[in-house]
Amino acid sequence: MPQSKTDPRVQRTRKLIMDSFIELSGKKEFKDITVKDITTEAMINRATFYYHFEDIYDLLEKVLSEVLMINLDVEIFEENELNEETIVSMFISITNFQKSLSNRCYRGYEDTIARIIREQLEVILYRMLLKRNAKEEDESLKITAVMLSWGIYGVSLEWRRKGLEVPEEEFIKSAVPYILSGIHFNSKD
Amino acid sequence: MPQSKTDPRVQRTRKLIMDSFIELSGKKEFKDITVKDITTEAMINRATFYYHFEDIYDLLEKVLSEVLMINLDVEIFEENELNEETIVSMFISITNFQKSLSNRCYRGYEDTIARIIREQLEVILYRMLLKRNAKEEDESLKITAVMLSWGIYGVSLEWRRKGLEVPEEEFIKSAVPYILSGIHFNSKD
DNA sequence: TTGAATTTGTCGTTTATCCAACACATTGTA
DNA sequence: TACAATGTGTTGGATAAACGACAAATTCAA
Repeated sequence: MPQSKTDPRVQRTRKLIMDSFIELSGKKEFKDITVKDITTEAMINRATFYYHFEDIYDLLEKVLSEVLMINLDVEIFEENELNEETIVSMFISITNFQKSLSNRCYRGYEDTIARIIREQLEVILYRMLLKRNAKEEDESLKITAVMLSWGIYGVSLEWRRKGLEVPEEEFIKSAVPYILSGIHFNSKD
Repeated sequence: MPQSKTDPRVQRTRKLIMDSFIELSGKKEFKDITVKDITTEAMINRATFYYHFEDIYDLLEKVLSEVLMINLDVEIFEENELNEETIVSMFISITNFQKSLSNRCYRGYEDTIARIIREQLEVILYRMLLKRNAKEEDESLKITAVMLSWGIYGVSLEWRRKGLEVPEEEFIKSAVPYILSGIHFNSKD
């Protein structure tokens, strides 16, 4: 799904902006980063920024989505079934993503980040569910995906709240049976 | 002399092209590198290449000039006098440059490279001579610069011909007295 | 609070880059 | 040789990016 007929100028500029933002995020808090900072670092015109992003919050969303996508994408949902192994690996990707963010400074934007993670999860889970039972009516699978995404995300929050002590793998595994039984109930096989 | 009001798009594109060319030069012989190769690597349109360079030979010249400039420029002629120390350091820059090129594959273009080196040398030497005796008539200094540039370049060739065995420093030092006496003869002080 | 300074979004114009297409030259192969 | 494939250099029209300017919003010190 390469959607790769986007204008190369657009690809370049988007990358410049996003990379600069990520770079700056390592040095400053998000609230102290201005659009000017980003465009200066990226060596592009400030007006061009607004050609690609609504505002700095829009950029934040897209950058985080993309980074999270990179953590999650290829290995997992492209070829694999939705089973204990993939759920565990998905969960670990999420906690890794959260750990990588905690080095950076997004204080006050935890809810934004939470929404991004959950939305991405929902998309991925829905696709995996679709592959599992293509005959199923869509609505039911969508709702299942919503529920699962909230559930898995919630577990990751709980894991953080416990102080990151229990190994991720162990933590999520205790929830897997319930998750899978729900899916199987919903499934044909 | 930053001439830095060039369009940022131009700066970016030139850098992309030049860097890609340098990258490719490390893998292929110059004669096997096509414009398409370069623009593909640089992710720019082929037509854009011709907006900046006449052809691939023009690119070769500009890349080599720039790389050589980086080797020579700042430390030497910006602040310093033309004396034994600066001549030695200039000579070493040149031999270093030639050594760095010998890793790459420009077989059949040695004359182009020679011309580039000598031309750059001439420019730099002329500037240094100008600083030394600002009152002198220009033409005489220009000719001196031409002669010196050929001379120094010739010594670097000779040094290569001897198999790169004698230390550069020692090699050029034996020529320095003659060079400086010529300059002093020409100079007021 | 006031007012200066900075930041934000937007707009119109100009310029650089993209793209597809072209004729022509060069290379490679049967 | 011939003929296909590949590379070169150029063109015209479409589009993204640069730039300067602007009003409005926000930040911050007095």
